[in-house]
Amino acid sequence: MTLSELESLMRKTISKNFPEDAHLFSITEPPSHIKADASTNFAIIVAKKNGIKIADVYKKISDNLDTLGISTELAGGFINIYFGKNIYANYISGILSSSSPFIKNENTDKKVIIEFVSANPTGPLHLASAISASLGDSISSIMKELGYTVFKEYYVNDAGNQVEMLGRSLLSRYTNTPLPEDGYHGEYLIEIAKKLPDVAAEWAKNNDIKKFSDFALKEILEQQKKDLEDFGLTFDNWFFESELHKKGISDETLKLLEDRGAVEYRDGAKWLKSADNLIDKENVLVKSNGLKTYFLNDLAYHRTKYERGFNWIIDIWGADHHGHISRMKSGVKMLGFDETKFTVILHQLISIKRGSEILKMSKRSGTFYTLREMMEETSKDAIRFFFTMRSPDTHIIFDIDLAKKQTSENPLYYVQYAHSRINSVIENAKAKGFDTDISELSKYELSDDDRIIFKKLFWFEKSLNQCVKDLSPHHLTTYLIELAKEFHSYYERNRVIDETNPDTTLARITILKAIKFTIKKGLDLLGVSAPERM
RNA sequence: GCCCCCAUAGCUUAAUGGAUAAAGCAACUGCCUUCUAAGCAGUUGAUCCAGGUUCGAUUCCUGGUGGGGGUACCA
Repeated sequence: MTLSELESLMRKTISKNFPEDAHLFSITEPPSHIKADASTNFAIIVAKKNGIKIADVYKKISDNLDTLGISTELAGGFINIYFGKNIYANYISGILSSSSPFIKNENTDKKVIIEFVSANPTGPLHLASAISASLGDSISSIMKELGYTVFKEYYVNDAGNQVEMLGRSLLSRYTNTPLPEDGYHGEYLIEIAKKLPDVAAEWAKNNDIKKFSDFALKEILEQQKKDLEDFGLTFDNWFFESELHKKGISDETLKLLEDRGAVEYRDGAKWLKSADNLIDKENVLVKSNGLKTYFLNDLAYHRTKYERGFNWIIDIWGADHHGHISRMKSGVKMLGFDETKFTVILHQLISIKRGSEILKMSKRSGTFYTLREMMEETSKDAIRFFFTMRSPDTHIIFDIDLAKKQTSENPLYYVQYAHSRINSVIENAKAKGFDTDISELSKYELSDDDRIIFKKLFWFEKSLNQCVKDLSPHHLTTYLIELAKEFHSYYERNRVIDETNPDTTLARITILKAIKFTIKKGLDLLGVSAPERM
């Protein structure tokens, strides 16, 4: 029985005496100085609400939970809850025998599309893409773990001026002539120019920019895909902006808005009227020169997300795009969709720290740092762990020197070390003839140390729920560091292998297997490897 | 001007409105003849200011102060 299942069971039991208020019941993890397995503020809330005594509420709950073999005590209004050993034993055997113990039925009809990274296809992926990739992939994995249907999508802006400029820049590199003003200066185009086929001479002669654009796009996208793959991330779909135009979706969307009376004509341009309360100004859909804006195309793209049947639409954007949120929501609403089903996760911008120097990342100042360079200098694991350690609201400072250090100073290795240390103990036990496939706790008396570990394991699911609630994986990362700490501490005090006491040995191996399962599961969800040996 | 994010220990951060605010780094003190010392045990150390809501506020609200970002017929 998982935590959420137990919580539901307790709620159901309590509803016998509190039919009106049972929905207010929830359990929380007690602070570390409280020995209880769980606690609830139910008595405080219900007593206050109904003008009755806390002690009276407690009495009834206590009787209810007693029938489940759960004991309670009243502590200053809070109710501390103590589980019987069977609850933990049941949980442990559950997670060790199921590949997906945390799937919840009520989540399976949630069809989520999450769009992230979506970098311009005009150059290599860099730092901002790395954080987007880390956040998006981990959130997706966690949602899937809880039973959501999740579709990961990358939007490719392969249309517009920038693509033409990319083609012009490549042509310049090919013919070794000065780059156009506002051209792409990166050295990657020199490399791509070297790969151009012989026929490119023909293209150059005819000034066929499109050929160069197409070639550059193909090369860059391939590289981006490869970078992401090495970062442990694959998308379910790459959606090309050019498809919107080919299929007339942008035009159709404009027409739809006009039909709905949402478009205003002024100064030769077409403007989107603002939906009430969502935005205080109007935005251009079609410029006076007849070209569609990025906004219109993006709106058309988001329309497809609704029409493809997703009922939760999540985008991950950098904080520098926050101004775009209100007009997108407004536009979506003007199209007749439910804008509350559209959520944007904003992540703050990043600085990198090398030595004691903090470099602000920006294209303008030329402090580029590509995902590829970053992976070569540190590692996929280090980057993904770092970027999922903090809330997206935090202005992250990525300390390269710290990320590179393979020591205890880096919490990544602290967690991985716990995993491989457990593996080592299990291997040793196996070598000494213990059957490590057996999971057996029945002949074992739980000590205080054991209960601390069990408690931590049991609350794993809550941290996953919190990640989805806040749309941030950092709760999971924090949890893993805490669990690793509990394990290392437990390990020092509790010898596992004891050939004179096989019952204890097998029980402790079972406990270690449960810890290992949880760390592995958590690291998997973060896209970080869990080494068997270090 | 308007909009968004942030402010917690010397530093980087954590804390579904809950109990004695939690980690890592840095500093200091101990622990390897037993399962991995990439480890453990311990010491020092913090909620920007002023109000408000609440049984209870680091958390919510208002107003300050300080930092970052945004505010295109760019994408």
